[in-house]
Amino acid sequence: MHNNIDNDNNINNNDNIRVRFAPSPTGHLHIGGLRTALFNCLFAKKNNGKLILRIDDTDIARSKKEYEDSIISDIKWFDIKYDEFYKQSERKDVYEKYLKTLEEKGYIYECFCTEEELLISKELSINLKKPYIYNGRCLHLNNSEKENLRKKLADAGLSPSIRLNMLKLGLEQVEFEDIVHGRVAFHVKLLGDFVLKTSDNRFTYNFASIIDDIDLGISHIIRGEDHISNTPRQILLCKALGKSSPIFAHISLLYGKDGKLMSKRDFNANLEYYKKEGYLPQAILNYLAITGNTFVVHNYSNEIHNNNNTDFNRTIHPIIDNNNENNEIHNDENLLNLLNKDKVKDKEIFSSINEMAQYFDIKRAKNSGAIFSEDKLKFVNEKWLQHLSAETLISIIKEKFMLTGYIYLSDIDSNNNIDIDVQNKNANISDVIDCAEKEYGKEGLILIVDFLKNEYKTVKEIILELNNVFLSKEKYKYFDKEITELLFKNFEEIIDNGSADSEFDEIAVKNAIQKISKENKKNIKDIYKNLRMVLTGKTNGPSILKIAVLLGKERVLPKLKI
RNA sequence: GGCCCCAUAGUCUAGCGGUCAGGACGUUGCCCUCUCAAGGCAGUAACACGGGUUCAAAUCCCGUUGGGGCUACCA
Repeated sequence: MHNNIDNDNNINNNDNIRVRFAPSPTGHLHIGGLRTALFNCLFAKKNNGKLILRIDDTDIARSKKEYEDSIISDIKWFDIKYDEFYKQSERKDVYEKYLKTLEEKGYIYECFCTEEELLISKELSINLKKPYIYNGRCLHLNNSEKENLRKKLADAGLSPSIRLNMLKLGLEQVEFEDIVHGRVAFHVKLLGDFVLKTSDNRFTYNFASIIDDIDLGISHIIRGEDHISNTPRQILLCKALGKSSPIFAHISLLYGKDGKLMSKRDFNANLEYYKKEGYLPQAILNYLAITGNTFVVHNYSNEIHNNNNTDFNRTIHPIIDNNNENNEIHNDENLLNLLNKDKVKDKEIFSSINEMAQYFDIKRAKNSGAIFSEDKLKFVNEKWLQHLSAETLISIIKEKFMLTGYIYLSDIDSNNNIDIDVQNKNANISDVIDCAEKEYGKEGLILIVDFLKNEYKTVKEIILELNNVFLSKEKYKYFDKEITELLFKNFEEIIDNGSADSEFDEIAVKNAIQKISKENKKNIKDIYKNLRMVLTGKTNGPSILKIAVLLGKERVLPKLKI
């Protein structure tokens, strides 16, 4: 990766950091768009800047309010906060103003070409295997020709479109320093005079976008790599207006398993899918942040991270200049820095979005595309479930998932491998949570969720288990009548004993099982297996001892009674 | 076709001229265990190819191949 530019000064010393996320409401927010929003958000947080949300809705035909609302609600679902909000459809005056400036400077001209004419010349270029570039015909029209053509267009209810006169800028090449790609250059003559304002009086993306960026004081444009080829046009516009252009960072794109770009119609790209599967918003963001990107934590930094896992110890050998004997280290601090700087850690799992922002470095974004991996997402989600407290998890479920109204239970049938009779097949998440809270109380629910979150990888799995095991009144089949009867009898005894030291806890249940095994010459594994079968209807799952205790004697006994 | 971007294991990546090519996901085996996970341990697998430059190249340069993006009066 060659980030051969030094933007450090720009990034760190400029306290006017302003970035923007500018989706067009022509579809729902997809996973790639979310990643762009995230990178902007992290960059803003890291540099104490502002994040602006701008709805790029200049294309009236394709833009829909429905999509705009959906994008905004998704951004909120992910807790990405923005400081300012704009819609391009409400900023026509601004574009008009800048267009006028351009006109005064003589950088624009009217184009009377019709769509058909343009199409013909384009087809011609393709047939000749030459690049299509607008021929600039209308630049050389005289006044009477213009008036004739103007009338013709007016008859069709159109006005001339406005193009930027590239040659007038007198440049051969446009080049820019991209934070992630380094120097990128384009030939101006290959760009062609592009349209700023259409014949039906709309402003084009390439114009409106950069005008807004200038007008809103955007310092850094962080967007997808697919915009690289728009960049020279936008820079040219900046030059024509005599403004300096923002700093660009074109981040790599996300691809599906097939190597194809994650597109809006792709179900893999659809955020609904991940919500429905029960991935936490923070985990999705965490995953998105580490793919096609690396977080480096210097060893001497404070480790906020939770102690146990993620011991990514990686030692880079210090590069010591042996040739230079005089390369003295003058004080202890320098020595410490030299030694420590070479010890870095790749950090993957974060405990908060703010922590992610703390270590975020746009310069480390990779310049090549990445294939989306649901396996890794699941892994990240699992880690998040593990380190989130049960209370927090429950509140996230209530806040984020209950509203979605997903019905998981009806999925069971199609998932086949579980064949149990669930009480309420149409229950949705809020039904399950409400029901569980009623049944076990707040504290009881916390205990159960605390248990489940360490056993399962997604919210969906947790909800399913909560419903199928902890809420089901179903009496599941036993496979051994005798064992079942013994279990009933012995469990009943624990309870009836009534003394303080024989509560229905893990030890008591375990002892009871051991006793049954000893006294009745039963295989201990069979007893466990039978208990599991009776209580959950399944042959595998988390510790049945814990499940039994969490269920409580009053729910276990009826299930054991034949 | 043209322009631009990119190339380390199945996937995400570290690497900035001298490394046993490091880590993570996945996968395989073992341990743990009431089963499934989790966890612990171990294994698996990569510098696209060809030329240079250099004492020395994954790393720098050129070419080839491959992948991707853009190529609109869409954004």
